[in-house]
Amino acid sequence: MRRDVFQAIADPTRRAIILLIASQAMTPNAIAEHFDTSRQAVSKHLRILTECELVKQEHNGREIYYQLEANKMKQIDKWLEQFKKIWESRFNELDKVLLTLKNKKK
Amino acid sequence: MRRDVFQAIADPTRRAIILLIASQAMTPNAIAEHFDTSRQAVSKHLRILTECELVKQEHNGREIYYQLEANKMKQIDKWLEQFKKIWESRFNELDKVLLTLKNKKK
DNA sequence: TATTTGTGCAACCAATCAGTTTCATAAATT
DNA sequence: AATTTATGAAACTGATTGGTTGCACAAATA
Repeated sequence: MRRDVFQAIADPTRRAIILLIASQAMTPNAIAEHFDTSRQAVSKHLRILTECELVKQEHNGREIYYQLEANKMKQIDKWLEQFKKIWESRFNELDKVLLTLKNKKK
Repeated sequence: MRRDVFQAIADPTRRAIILLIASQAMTPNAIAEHFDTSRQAVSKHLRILTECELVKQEHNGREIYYQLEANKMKQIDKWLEQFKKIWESRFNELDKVLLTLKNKKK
C-alpha cells in the first residue's frame, strides 16, 4: 500500500474533501452530503487521507471530526520548490535550450 | 483516461523523471538508463507527462528530447496556494478548533 | 431496554495502472 | 542495400483503485 501525499491528492474527490474541511472540521456524514457518492466511499477517502497524515481525527462522542493537517501540505510545496527557480526565471525558456545544444555536441 | 497534473505526479518514477529532466532535456533512452525499468515503461510515463503537458518534445533527427514544461507546475502551486494561508498562520492550530466548537453548538 | 444514529471495516467488482514482451517504423550507419 | 539504433504503440498481465453492498459496534435517544 503506497500511501504518500502525492498519491493522496491525485484523486479529485480527495482534493475536494481537503478543500472542504480546510476552513472547518467536519464529520464524515457532513462531508458525504457534499458529494454524489456514498458515505462509505467518503470514509475510505478519509482513511487514506488519515494514513498519510493529511487529515487528523478529533473524537467527540460518537462523532468524529476530520480536520485538515495543513502542515503536511508543506511536503508538496517543498517538492515544488525545486522547480520554482525554473519557472520564475527565464531559465526554462532560453538557457535549457543552450544546455541541450551543448549536450548534443558531445 | 483521467490525465491531469495531480495524477501525473502521483507516480514516484514520474516525479523522478521530472526532476531528472528539469535541468536538462533528455532522450527516452538516456532517461531509462537512470531507472531499474525498461525503456518502454519510461516511454509510457513520458506519454502521460506529455499528455498533461508537463513535458514537451523537441525532435532532432530520430532522437526526441524531452523537456520539462515547468510552467505547468504552477497549476499545482496554485492549488497549494489556497492552503498556504492556513499553514503559515496559526489558524490551523487555534482558530479552527474554535470554529469547530462553534459549529457543534448549532 | 429497544431503537436510531454515526461510524469503520470487510468482501466484492469493474476500471485503471504500471509494467513486460513483441512488433512497426523511421533515421543513421555500414 | 542491409544493418543498427531510437523510438512509439499494441497486446497482455498482475496489482491497485474507487466504488458498492452488507455487516458490526458503540453512543445517543426513545
